[in-house]
Formats: sequence, structure tokens, C-alpha cells
Amino acid sequence: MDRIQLQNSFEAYFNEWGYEIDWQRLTVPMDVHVIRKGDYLFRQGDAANRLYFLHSGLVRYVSVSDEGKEFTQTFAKSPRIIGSTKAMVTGSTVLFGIQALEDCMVSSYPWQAFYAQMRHDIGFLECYAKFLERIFMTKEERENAFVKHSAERRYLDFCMTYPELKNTIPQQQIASYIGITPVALSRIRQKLKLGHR
Amino acid sequence: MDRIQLQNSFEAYFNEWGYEIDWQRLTVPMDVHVIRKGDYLFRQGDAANRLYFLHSGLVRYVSVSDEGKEFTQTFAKSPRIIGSTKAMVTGSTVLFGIQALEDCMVSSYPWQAFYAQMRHDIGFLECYAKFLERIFMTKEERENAFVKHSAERRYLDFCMTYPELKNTIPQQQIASYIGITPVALSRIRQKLKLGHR
DNA sequence: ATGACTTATTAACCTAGGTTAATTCCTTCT
DNA sequence: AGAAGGAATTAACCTAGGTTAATAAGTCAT
Repeated sequence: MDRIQLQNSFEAYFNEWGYEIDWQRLTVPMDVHVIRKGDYLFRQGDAANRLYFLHSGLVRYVSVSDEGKEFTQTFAKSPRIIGSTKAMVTGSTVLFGIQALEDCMVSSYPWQAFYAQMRHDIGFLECYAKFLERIFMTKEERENAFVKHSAERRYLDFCMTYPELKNTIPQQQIASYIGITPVALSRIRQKLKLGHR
Repeated sequence: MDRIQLQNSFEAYFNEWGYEIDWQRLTVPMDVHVIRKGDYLFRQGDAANRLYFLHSGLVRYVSVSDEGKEFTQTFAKSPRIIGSTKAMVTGSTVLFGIQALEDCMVSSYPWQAFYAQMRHDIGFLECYAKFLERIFMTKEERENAFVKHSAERRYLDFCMTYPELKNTIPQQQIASYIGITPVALSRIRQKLKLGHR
């Protein structure tokens, strides 16, 4: 894929949401990133105030606690906008890294400049709001899950939500997504297996 | 406060964010709600697809689990937009109730009609996006806290974030906000008290 | 195939927080 | 002031999940 194609597929993604967007406004130069499986698009603590678009591949958002434990916040599959809303909006450094779980093709724009141009376009703003609504609802569900559901239930929910990931990514990553240790996940799987006899 | 004043203070809240908003577009009729301490603006399961504005008072968002346990998602102090983004956006019923912790004055608009008129105004869309960014970041922080921090740490964080609530609301509500039982919170407070000798 | 490394399982033990219930403390109402 | 209902504390016990460590099972490079 060359740069023009990337640009087009980025624009097409937005346009699919059914709003008219005037892409002529956009003159900010696009960057292209190719990331190999296992590598990072950016790491926790970086100043990643860019808007990233994942053209192909699969990533996870991973943040490390003070005690050095990994925690997976999100799995994101192409095509999708990725990045840190907080870092973009506040200019702070980013609180998680983005790691490729498959080889990935990503393009990006510096958010400040991108937004400065696109904020004058109604269609774009509506899309952006839709995007924010969506990621907000996802977080809200997750908050709910952590407080109301057991680890077993969260695992079952994960299997429903990401059936294709269940067998393709390492279990430690699933465990870190549902907020438990790999050991605990193994126990839960064992228990479920026995239950199904 | 009469209806005109409520309308004005709602508009002023948005305008404070520094965007120009054309309120002439808005012809949807506003409702006014007076809620006594302890009463609910709406309850879990209602079709609360309205945009609410809290003019005065303090509320909490409370959702009840399948096992009948209460869980406080958010404390919100006036002046502020309140309501369920999910119910507004998707038309689904609402997954939490809003309870007044003090006597409250609230106004509201039906979201569909409100948005249909205001979506043509760039200033409004920018404000709406800012609002969504903000509530998203709040949820993200909370997700982080639940996975990475102990209940004790979450309690201390609560005390930092809401110093004024710490002594004015019942401890059970604090406990339900940080995701533990009142008994566990009491234990933690006891432990902290001893530590400070 | 062999060794080297990573991932998953299992077991033994530990701890934070849940559960139940009794006790004390506060409000509020009359 | 006294009664009554809720709020907080404390204690005893229980359980989900963490921790450590040993074993087994994959994965990969040579």
C-alpha cells in the first residue's frame, strides 16, 4: 500500500459512518508506521499525541503498574482509530503502550494540527463525537464488569466478545485483560472444563 | 429560579467552555425537575434518553447488580451535564439510576430532538466532543484504579479527589464507589487511623 | 532431533476482602 | 427524654484470587 492508498482508506473509514467530510481541509502530512508482531507503536511514557489509524493487523493497549505488572486495557483490530485520547487532548505523556499482536500497518497525524484543521468541518466533528461516544460506552461496560462480575464471568464474557482472539493470543494476555494472573485464569479454565463433562 | 433563568444558566455553562454556540437553533421545550434529597431523577431500567443539566445540588449514579448489591458509578456536583450517554445515544434503557444526595434542581431536553437541532452548530459539537473526552478520561482512570490499585489506595484517592464528600455522605456510598463493602471500608479506616499514631 | 526458551498447568500456601451477626453509635421522630 | 431505625464498628469465619515454585507442554533455532 502506498501513501495515497493509506490516506484514502483512512478517509473512507470516516465516510462510512455516513457523514460528509471535507477532506480538502486536511493538509497536515501523514506518517506511516510498519510494526512487526511484538513490537510497539509507542510505549508508556512517550509523548504520543498523534491520531493513529490501524489499517491492518491487531494491537493491544498495555500499561504497566508501579509493581511492574502488565495490564491489557484494550484489544483493537483494524480498521480502527487507535491512540491515547488523553495524551492527544491534554498533551500529557501516554499511560499505556500499543503493542502489535500481528504485523501492523498504521498511519498517523499530529493531533493538534489535524484537529485545528478539521474542527471546522461539521461532518468530522460528528464522527469524532460518535467515536468518543463509542469508546466511552466501552469503558463504562468494562468498569461495570470489574465491579459487578467475577473473574470467571469476565472470562466467559471475553470469549463471547472476542471469539477469534480466544485461541490466537497467549493466555497471559487474556488474563491481563480481565484483570487476573495467568495462574488464576488457568484454574478457571480447568474448572470450566470439568463442569462441561 | 424560573424557566428562563434555568435556560440561561444551561446555555451559560456551555458558553463558558469558550465556543460560540447559536442557541437560537434550540426550540425543543425544556422540562424542569425538582428532586428532594434521597429521591431519584430516574431509575435503572427507565427509558431516560434525555439530556439533563444539574443546576444545583449533588447526585450519584447508582446501579444495582443481579445479586441486589448497589454500586455507585459517579458522584456529580452542579453545575454539570448529567444523564446516561448510552441511553441517549443508543435509545436503550438506562443501566443506572440517578439519586439526589442533596435537594437538586435539574432541567432536561429530549436528546434526539435536541441533538437534531444542535448538530448543525459547530460550537455545540466541539463542546459536546470536549464533554465526551472528559467523561471518557474519567472512566479510563477509574478502570485503571480498579485493576492496578488496592481498595486502600482507592479510598485514599477518593479522599483526595472528593475531600468535601468525605465527611458529608454516608460511608456505605463511599464504599460502593470504590467497589468494596461498608465492612471492608470500616476495616481500612481503622487500619489507617492506627497507622497515623 | 536436540537443546533453549517461553507458555501453561498444577499444587501449596497466603491475603484482601466478602459474609454474617452482634454491638455500639447517630439521627430523627414523637 | 425516650423509642426506633439506620449507620458504623468489630469479630469470626470463608473464599476468590495472588504468590511461589515445580512440572509439563509448546515453540523455535540450530
